[in-house]
Amino acid sequence: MRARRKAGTDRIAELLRSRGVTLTRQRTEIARVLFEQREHLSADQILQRVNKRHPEASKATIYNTLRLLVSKKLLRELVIDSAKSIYDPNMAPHHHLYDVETGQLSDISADGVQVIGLPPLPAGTFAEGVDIVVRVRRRV
Amino acid sequence: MRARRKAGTDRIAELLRSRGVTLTRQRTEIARVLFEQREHLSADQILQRVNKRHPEASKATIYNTLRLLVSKKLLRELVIDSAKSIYDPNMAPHHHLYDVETGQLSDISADGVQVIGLPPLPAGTFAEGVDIVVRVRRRV
DNA sequence: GTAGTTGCAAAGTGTTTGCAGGCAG
DNA sequence: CTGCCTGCAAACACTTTGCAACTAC
Repeated sequence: MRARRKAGTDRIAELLRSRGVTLTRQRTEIARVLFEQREHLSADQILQRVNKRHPEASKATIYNTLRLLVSKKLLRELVIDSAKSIYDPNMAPHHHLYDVETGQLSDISADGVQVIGLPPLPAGTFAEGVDIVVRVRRRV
Repeated sequence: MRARRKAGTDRIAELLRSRGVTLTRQRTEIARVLFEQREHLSADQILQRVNKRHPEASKATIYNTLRLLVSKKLLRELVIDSAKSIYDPNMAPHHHLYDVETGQLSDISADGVQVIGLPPLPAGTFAEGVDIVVRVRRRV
């Protein structure tokens, strides 16, 4: 078991260490859940997955760790549904496709995507980013 | 007082009635707060303003009414900050400029704004809308 | 050894709901 | 008169926090 997971764990451990994140068993598990499948997950889904076999981390630790990883620019927090935040392990510039019926969220690569016609920004400000969400619905 | 407000109130009353919203004092007040200044307001800000002079509406009524007006397409609910929803009385197609430091939100007209390079949508779906949020920060 | 991390439970937000009484049409 | 609306308080869902015990380094 230890050996089976070693390669992936090392990659993740190194990622965390490289951003100055103190390694703990809990943080490694949380990061593994996010970075191995690179899905969009809510805090609750992360909690479920981390504790799938054995209890590994508490709710408080999940939230603390997510906040930490966001501040270390290892995750993005997406605010799309008013009920809960979604955490996105994809830090490459990209946009989102949001199915308003199912809540399903998928990435749109930012390659080749361009927004034209935006007015100039207010003086003294700069754009930290441009988020595009395409809301889709099944055709009726 | 009644006369002073008549013109504006009538316009708002008519707007509500035209969408099949049963008129009540509370709903008229809430709509006035939103449609007279056309600001982006949170539920709590709306509650404060509606009850500025006298108690006019309860928290439950604020939320019930906002939900109703959104369903009648008189308002848009914006989910930008994870803490709370913002209600936008501007139903014309438009985008937003979000100051991540102050939370200040302003409109960007959709006139002339175009997104190019988006991949085709999944089969059987259609875009209900494209939301663009430009996150800005004061230059350091 | 010590600073930083974890878990628990409690507290804190924003939002929704059940129900009795009230009001619009 | 009747069905819809309102207010209250309780319930809810998500997130944060205080603090004692624990662990990484």
